[in-house]
Amino acid sequence: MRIVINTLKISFYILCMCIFLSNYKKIVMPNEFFKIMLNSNGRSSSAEKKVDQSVGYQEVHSRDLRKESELDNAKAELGEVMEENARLKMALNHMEKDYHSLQLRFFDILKQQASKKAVNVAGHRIIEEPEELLSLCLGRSPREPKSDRETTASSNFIKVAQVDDGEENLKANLTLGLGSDETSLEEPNKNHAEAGGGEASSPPSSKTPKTMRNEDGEPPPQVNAKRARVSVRTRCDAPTMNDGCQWRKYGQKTAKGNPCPRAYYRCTVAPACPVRKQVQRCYEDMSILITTYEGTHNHPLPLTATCMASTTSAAASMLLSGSSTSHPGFDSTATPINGSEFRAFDNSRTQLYMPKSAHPLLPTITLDLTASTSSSSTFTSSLSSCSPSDSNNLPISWGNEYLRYGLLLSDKTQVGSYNLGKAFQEYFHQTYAEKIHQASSQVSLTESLTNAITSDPNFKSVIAVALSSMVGGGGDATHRSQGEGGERMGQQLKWGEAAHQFTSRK
DNA sequence: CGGATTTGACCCGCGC
DNA sequence: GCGCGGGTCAAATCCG
Repeated sequence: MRIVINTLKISFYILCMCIFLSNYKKIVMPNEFFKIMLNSNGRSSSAEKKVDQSVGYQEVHSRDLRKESELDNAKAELGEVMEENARLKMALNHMEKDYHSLQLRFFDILKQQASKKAVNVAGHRIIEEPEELLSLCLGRSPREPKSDRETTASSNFIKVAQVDDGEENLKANLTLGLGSDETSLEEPNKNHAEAGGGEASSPPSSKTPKTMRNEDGEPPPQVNAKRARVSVRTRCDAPTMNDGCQWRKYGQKTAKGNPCPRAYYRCTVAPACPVRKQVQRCYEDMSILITTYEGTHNHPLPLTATCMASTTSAAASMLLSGSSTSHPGFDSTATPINGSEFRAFDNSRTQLYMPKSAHPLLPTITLDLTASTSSSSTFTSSLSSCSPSDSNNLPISWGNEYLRYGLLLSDKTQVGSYNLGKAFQEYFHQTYAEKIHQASSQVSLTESLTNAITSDPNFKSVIAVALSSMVGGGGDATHRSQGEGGERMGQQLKWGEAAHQFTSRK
């Protein structure tokens, strides 16, 4: 397990470096070449013409020869650059393949572990847990056979759902989105809207909309089923965060405890898209915007939206796969994570919290993009100030080499047996924490190297931007085929921009 | 004029 | 059972 994770991480960084280098060359070298060409072909300028007329034939001839040799040199240089580009591309492709295979193996192992633990826990939990799982396939939604669903679903509700979703949904088997890809890891009861063919992965909220209720007015089964919500905290002056999607506001409420109104948005990219988001400003720090996403997009997303979707997808997956390893009897709602293990490798830069959930039913994970300074003090204050109700939170520190964002985990148990906090702690202890601990005891070359690289905040931000683009766009074959060259190119340009920013800051 | 936003009313789950 | 609060609806309004 550790080896796989280590290899994954190293591959990640190498991949980043390769992409960075290749894009940098692509962008910089043509410009240099262009300058050289301008210099060598500048004979047409009037000033130079005058000079040419005033010198003898020999001089002109020798100058032409010089320029030709310069041109040859430039051409040769260009050829070299192109060769190197090709080599880097090949290396990149190779890395990408390796990365994907490792990623697959990694998730296989995660799945296996989850299933092992599920076997060991109480029977009722075995039934419950799968519903909460999300896959990490970043938007791909392999659907369960329809028949499986129909056996568990209320027939009335299925009818309604099929009417609501329409044929569009029947066709779409792949989605890009927030990654609440429940079906890939079995969610038999949960979303009956999906039963119609795999779309609209979830009713947008725990409360079933009127249209989703059966004729008796009874909520469909599993209406209270827990789904992950991903909350993103960003510093943003605009009323909403530009996440690349199109949203339509459908409501606004002033929530208790926060005078700032909470706005409700629906995704309008596709008519039947179930994704909703809530946007609210932080009470204490108005510059912080809290955006909470819920649901899975049932349509291809633009590249920019894919970035956010991928990020939130990963977060949600982390949250929900962690839940599968939870232990009964641990109430995470009011109990801070026992941080002793984490403190063993505490570098006091990033902290994990277990706030009470903003939502009574849905586990929520919060990506805190405001903690850019990685300062534990600012992170703590921003959290406590923004969550007045979270008086029970205690910080847990962990190494931030492995985590770009501060992670806030919020979970509310339904019946008391659900224990996400412990699970989350275990999950990260198994994956990241142990590695950090290892690194401190057996400082390997690769660890030192990656730590050295990632300790640069500029580099990290560049990598974060680029990775989110890459993973978001590259993880989905459908999207790739739809996006085609244009988006691919855009991605590369983004890479180039990010890389350029990085180098220019240096 | 059509789409987006606003806003008061309504629904529903939860706690007491 | 009742009140509270979060979430949603839908008519009114705004805006390009």
